[in-house]
Amino acid sequence: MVRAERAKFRKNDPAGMRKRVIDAAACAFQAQGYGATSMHDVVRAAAVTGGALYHHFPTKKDLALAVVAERVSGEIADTWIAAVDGAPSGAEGIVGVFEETADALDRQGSVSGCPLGNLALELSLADDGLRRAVEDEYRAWQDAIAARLDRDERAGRADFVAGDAAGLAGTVVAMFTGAMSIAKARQDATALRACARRLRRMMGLPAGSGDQG
Amino acid sequence: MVRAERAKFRKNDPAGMRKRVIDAAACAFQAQGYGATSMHDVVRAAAVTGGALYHHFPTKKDLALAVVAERVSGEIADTWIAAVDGAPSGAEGIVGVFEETADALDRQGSVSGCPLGNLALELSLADDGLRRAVEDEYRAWQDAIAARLDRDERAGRADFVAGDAAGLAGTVVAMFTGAMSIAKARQDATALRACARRLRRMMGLPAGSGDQG
Amino acid sequence: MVRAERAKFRKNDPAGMRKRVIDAAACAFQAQGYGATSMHDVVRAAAVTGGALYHHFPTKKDLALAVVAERVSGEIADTWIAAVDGAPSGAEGIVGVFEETADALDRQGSVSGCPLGNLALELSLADDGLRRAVEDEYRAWQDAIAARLDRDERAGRADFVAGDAAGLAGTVVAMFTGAMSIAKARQDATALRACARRLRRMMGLPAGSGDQG
Amino acid sequence: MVRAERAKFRKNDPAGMRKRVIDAAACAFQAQGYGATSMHDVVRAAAVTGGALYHHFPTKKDLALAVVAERVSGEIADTWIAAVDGAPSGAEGIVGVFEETADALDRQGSVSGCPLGNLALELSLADDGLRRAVEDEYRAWQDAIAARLDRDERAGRADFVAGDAAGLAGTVVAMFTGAMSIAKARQDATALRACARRLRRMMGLPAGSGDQG
DNA sequence: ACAGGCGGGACTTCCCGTTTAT
DNA sequence: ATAAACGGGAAGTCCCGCCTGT
Repeated sequence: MVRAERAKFRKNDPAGMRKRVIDAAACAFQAQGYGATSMHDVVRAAAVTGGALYHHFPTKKDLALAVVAERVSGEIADTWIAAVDGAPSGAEGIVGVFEETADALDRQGSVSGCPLGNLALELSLADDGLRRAVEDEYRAWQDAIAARLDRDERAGRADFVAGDAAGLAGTVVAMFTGAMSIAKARQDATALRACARRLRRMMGLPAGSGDQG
Repeated sequence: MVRAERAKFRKNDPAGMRKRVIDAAACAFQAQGYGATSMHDVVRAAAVTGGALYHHFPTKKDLALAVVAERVSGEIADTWIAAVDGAPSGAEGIVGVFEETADALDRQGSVSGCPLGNLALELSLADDGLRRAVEDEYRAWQDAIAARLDRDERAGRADFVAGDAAGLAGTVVAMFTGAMSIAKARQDATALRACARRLRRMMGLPAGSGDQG
Repeated sequence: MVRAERAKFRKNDPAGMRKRVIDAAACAFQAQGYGATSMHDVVRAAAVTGGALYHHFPTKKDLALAVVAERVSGEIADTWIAAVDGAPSGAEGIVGVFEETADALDRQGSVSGCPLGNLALELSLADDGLRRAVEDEYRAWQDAIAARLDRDERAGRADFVAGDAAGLAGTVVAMFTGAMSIAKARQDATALRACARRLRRMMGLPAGSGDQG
Repeated sequence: MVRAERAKFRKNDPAGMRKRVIDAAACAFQAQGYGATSMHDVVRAAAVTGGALYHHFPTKKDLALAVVAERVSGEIADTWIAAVDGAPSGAEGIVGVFEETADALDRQGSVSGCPLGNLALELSLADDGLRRAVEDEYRAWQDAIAARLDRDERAGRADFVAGDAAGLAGTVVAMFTGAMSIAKARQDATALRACARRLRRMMGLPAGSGDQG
């Protein structure tokens, strides 16, 4: 039997295994979509066995929930919330993310879209629990932006908010989500740059380096 | 033989059959997504046989291409291009679509998203030919809006365009796509209304009826 | 409609069409096997339409019968019966076919087998009518060889026949069929050459040019 | 759910399951041919489920490879190699197999052909890996016969070999393969008996009991 | 904790035969 | 006679969830 030999290399490392699986799944969902990713794909990519995967995530839905809550959430925090909070102003932070994302897309050649946006459409249909998980991420994202804009406005540095920080934050999130979707379909970053240009104008920032006039 | 009896009532109506199939497929793609819709689902919904479906659309990809080119294209033309061209100004047309869409969503209770946006993310991954078809629709959509905005600007009635009709049109398309995605995830139309409010302000229109202050 | 234009190029040439179809079918059966060849393959290879094919050969079986009776039959006549009858002696004719076939296989690189043998195994299972058609070809093939051997023996030039011309002819046919099958599996002609060597010895012919000792 | 109830009686017996599948597949391939046997046929005949079959043999080709390597190989070993090695002389062993096979065919009425020969023609076309597997079986078969003939010749009891044990063995294999093919097409064993008669004469054995003069 | 055999089903593809329509 | 639409079905593949065994 080969089993006995293989069993020797078994490690009891639940946390590491869980992370490996979630990383592999997040990557596959991003690259191929949720529906097009099979559990077997995850098994291969994470180098785990079917039994082990089943132990941690009994169903595909459980895996998706973990990916949304543990990975996508973190990516939004790193990319958006940190950037917006760390920038001199909310406006500069917002425009900065658009422009840096556009630069990154140009550098890496291919566009695979916004992690949350990619899953949003597919998961919203699949199951109400998944839909709710996606909804929570959108809310947290929007709330973080709105909070910063509100602070800026109260400090007298963001008249353009006009008392509607939540609405402006929602608009920014919608623009980013949509622009990433278009960027993925067109495989270029022009939609993101167009949004950045209009946001600069809308929020009273000077024109960016790459923009004309 | 059962065949002979049923076959008696057969009529050759390729155009009608093609339309039935495309309608059923467009509806199913919208409701469940492309990947989650099986060919058998289409067979049932369109009340055709597998053989007939295969005759007209040998692969699922062929069917998706037809849906994008013949149905989604038309929906965008009806919803957006007609509205924007028919409105007193491009700005009013744009905001009008956002608001009317939001009203429609509130009325019907459930949100199934933007037909093009729903397919965009899934089809972009599936195949390059499909991605290109989606890209073409986005381009046509954006071009129609940009053309109207450009006309308005030349006529001196749209200073806010600031010489960047294409960029503004792209931003509008991104906002709509993203807002519909969020609306689907949250199952409400607040994202659309927020976008409408910000667009009114951005394009110098008076505040809408449903808005505060 | 495109139909009207295409209809112009229609030719009424039943005989030519029938031949084109049989040629294409024989070729496809030889290359891929009977079961693995679809009617659509024949349609494409013969450049006819489905309707036209159905008109001449209502079922696949009808097509197979025509291929066996009109094409395979002719190939055996050309290759074997003509060679055996035209040679100075039956023995030389028989060995000649083995050696020439082996040379031909070496020249063309790939071995696609004996036309009749290829079909024999598949068609014998498919249908009794087809089996009978194959049987008739085998009988005609064997009878032609037996007749020649019998003539040689009566003329005192073929003692090795020993009054069993039919049995020897059957053995020769079996050897050729089997050697071609092995040649196809091994993609080389050594089995044919081995048979030729043993037949030379068995029928009292001098060793061939390519043989040692 | 019905699943839970049925699953209770499950036993993990991979080896037994594998054997059941291979047996059923070998039988079906023999009776109907490789191409005409569907995976569903195997599922039914082996009384396994589609999932279990897929687990052990992901593709039909994998199943065919296993059948050739594990079953056909064994049948040849039992029928030929054991008989030839166990007989007083190689010549008697060879003729014995032909005659016993002919008797067996007469007894059972229908002829389904040589297991290897049946698969050889079909599998050689389907895939190069399969062709190679068939080739290996032919080689092993021929080598076993050649080894015995060579031993006999060295012992001075087989002058007819004339230093060409491999060639004679190849001829015997070709004769058997071809004779079985013809037997299948004609549904009688005369071709096998004819070969046996000629082999007796060729290898210096006395005429068999059923032969005239 | 982990390994993987297994159950049952449904996926897309595509075949072959036939009828309708020209 | 020819072309195309259509009917019904089954092909091979492979998925997801479970459950036994280490």
